[in-house]
Amino acid sequence: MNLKELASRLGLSPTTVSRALNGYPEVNEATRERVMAAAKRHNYHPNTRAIRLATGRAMAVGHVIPIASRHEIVNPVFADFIAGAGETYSRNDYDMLLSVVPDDQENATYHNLKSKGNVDGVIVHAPRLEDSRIKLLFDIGMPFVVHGRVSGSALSYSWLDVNNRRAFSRATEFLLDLGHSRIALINGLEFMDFAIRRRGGFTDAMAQRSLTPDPDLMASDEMTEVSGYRSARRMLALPAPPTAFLVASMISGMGVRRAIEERGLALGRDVSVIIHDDDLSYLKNGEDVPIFTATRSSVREAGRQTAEMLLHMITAPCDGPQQRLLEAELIIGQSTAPLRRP
Amino acid sequence: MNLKELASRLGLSPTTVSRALNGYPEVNEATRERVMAAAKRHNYHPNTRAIRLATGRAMAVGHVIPIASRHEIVNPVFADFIAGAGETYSRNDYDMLLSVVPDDQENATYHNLKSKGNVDGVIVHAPRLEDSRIKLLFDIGMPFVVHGRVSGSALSYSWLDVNNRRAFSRATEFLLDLGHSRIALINGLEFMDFAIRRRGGFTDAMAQRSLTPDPDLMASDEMTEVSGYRSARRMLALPAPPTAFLVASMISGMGVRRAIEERGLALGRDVSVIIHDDDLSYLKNGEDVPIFTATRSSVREAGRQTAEMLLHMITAPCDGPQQRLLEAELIIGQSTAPLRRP
DNA sequence: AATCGCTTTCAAACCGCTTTGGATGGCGCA
DNA sequence: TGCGCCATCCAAAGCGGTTTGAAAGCGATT
Repeated sequence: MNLKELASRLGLSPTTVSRALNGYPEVNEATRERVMAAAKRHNYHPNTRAIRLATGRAMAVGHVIPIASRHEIVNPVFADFIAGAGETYSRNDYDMLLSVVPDDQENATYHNLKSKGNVDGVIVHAPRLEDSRIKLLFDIGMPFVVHGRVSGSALSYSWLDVNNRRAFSRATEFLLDLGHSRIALINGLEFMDFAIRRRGGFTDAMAQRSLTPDPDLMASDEMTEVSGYRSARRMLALPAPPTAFLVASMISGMGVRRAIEERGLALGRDVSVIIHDDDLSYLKNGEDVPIFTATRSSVREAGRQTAEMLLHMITAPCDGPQQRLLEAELIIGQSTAPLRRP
Repeated sequence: MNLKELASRLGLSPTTVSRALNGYPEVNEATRERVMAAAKRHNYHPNTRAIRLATGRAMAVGHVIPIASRHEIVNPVFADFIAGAGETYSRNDYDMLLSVVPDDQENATYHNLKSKGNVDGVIVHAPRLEDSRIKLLFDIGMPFVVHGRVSGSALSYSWLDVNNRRAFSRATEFLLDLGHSRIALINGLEFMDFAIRRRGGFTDAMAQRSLTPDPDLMASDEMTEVSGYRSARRMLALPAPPTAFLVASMISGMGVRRAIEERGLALGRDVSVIIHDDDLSYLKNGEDVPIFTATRSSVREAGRQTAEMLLHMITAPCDGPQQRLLEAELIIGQSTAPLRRP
C-alpha cells in the first residue's frame, strides 16, 4: 500500500492525501478525517526511503563507535548511553545509526556519512585531548554534539559533560577530611578528556591542602577490572601504600577491591575507595545501600539529553551551539572510613 | 556533486556513469576508468537515500532493543554483540539501525520497520520461551536471525546460539569431579531461553550422578552484581551451604565473590565458582591467568557471525534458514579447587 | 452578470539514483 | 555491398513520496 494507491482508492490525488496526513492546512477537515481513517484502515505507512529522498533529510542520527585496533575495548558506558539516546530518538521518530569502525577510519566514516547523506547529525563519543573530530565536523558541515568536552579546542561547539573536575575534587576533599593523605588515583587513559579533568580535580584538591600527589600513586589505564586490580596491587605493595583510592569507574573499582581483599585488608575499614559511578543499569552500585562511596552521574540520562540537544540543533540550526554541564552527586557508601592510624 | 552533474562534466549520460561505477559489463574499460577517476577526483559518493529508493533495498539491518519497563536493564552483553555485528555490517556497507523501545512496543516496532521499509532484516535479541517474535516476523515477511533459540517454536528459522546446555553440564561435571555435590546454580531469569537450557545442563549432569538439585540452591534473577551477591549470601548462610557455585555471568560472579569474601571465605580454596564468560571486552576474566574457571564463548564473535548469517539471508533468501551452534570452552581458572572435607 | 477572494483540489515537477528498452556505429562475413 | 552482431552508449521511465503552481468551485461583492 503506497500513497498513490491510497489516493486512488479515496478518489483523491496523492497531493491531497499527502497533505492531509502531514497536517497541512489547505485541506478540508472532513477530507482529512476520511484520509486519516483510510490510512489507518489500510495500515498505510509512508515509505521512509521515499520521504528521505523527497525531503532531503535523513531523519537519522549517527553514532560512530571507533574500535581501537590495539586494545579492542568497547566502552562499557556505551550501552547505557545508547539506551538513553535511543529513547529520545524513538520519541521523535528518528533512526539511530551505529557505525562500528576501526579507529583509523573514523574520520573517513564521518565524511562518508555526510556525503552519502545517511544522517542529519552525529554524536561524538569519548573525546580526546585536542580531538581532531571537532574541526573535521565543522569543515564538512555536519551538525554534532559532543558527549564530553575537548580541552584544546578553540571552536565553539555543542557539548554535554559531567563536571568531572568538580566531582573528583569533591571526592578528594572527602577523603582528605577523613584524614587520608596518601591517596591513590586510578584514572582512565589520560589522553581522554574526562580523565584529564578528573586528574585536575584530584591534584587541585590535594594542592589546596598543600599536598603533592605521589607519582607512584597515580595510574592511568584502560578502565577494566584487571587493570584496576593490577594498579592497586602494585600500589598496595609499596613501602608506603595508599590508604585510600580514587577510582575512575565501577569496573576498575571491582578490581581494586579484589586487590585489597587479596591482601587481607578490608574495604572501607582498612582502605577507603571512592569510585565514579556512571549508574549503569547492569552494574548498579548496590541497591538501597551503595557498595562504594561514589561520584554518581547517570550516563543514560546524559544520553537522553545529548540526543535532545542534537535533534534541536538539526531542527533549529540557527540557534547556535549549546552547552550543558551536569553535576555528579557524591554518594556515601560503605567503602570509605576515617583513616586508621596504625 | 551528484550523478547528473558528474555525468555532464564527463560528457556522458547518467546511465553510463552509474553503470561504470557499479561494475556493469556494458561499458568500455577506458570509459570506466575515466569515470572512476573523475568520481574520485570530485569526491563523488552516490546519495544513499536515492539508491535506497531506486533499488527498493534499505541496505540496513535493525536491532530492536527492548527496554523492560519494570527492571530497566540494558543487557550488558549487548555492547559487545553490537560491536561484532557492526564489524560485519561495515565490511559489507550495510547500516546498523538501533531501535530502543519499551518492551510493550516491540512488536509494533517490527511492523513499523517493515512497512516503512527502514531495514532489510533484523536480529532478534534475547529470545524468551515460546517467543512470539518468531511468528510475527514470519507473518510480516521480515528476514531475521535469532541470537539464541526459542525452545517452544515449531517453525524453522535461522539462529545462532551457544551450546548452553552442554556448557553447563560440563561445568557441573567438572565440579562433581572435584568432589563437590552441594552445587548452587545462580541463573539468569528463567523465562529467557538460554537460562532454561543452562538449567537443563546443570540438572542433567546432577541427575547423571543420581543427585537431585536442592531448590534452596537454585536462584534465577537478573544477572547483576547485586543479585549475584544477594543470592550467594543467602545460600552461604544456610545450615548446609553450597561448596560450589555455577554462575550465569561474569557480573553476577563478581557479586558471588563479594558474598564469599564478606563471609571470610576464600574464593577457590573454600568455595569453588564457575561462571559463564561472554568474553566481554571491558570485563575480561583476567588476562594470562583467568580469575574464574569459566565456560567461555565470545559474544562479539557471535555478533559477527549472526550478522553474516543475516546478510546472507537477505541477499540469498532462497537458501532457507540456517542454524549455527557454537561450543563454549571450559577455561580452568583460580576459582575452583577440590572439595575440602571439613 | 462579472469580478474577486477564499477554500479546496489537482497535475506535474522534483529528489538522485537504477534499469529497461532502444539507438548508434564499427566490424566481420557472406 | 549488405547484413547481422556486438560493444557501447543513451533517453526515459520508474522508485514513492513532497512541493510548486495552477485550476476549480463557490459565495460575496460590485
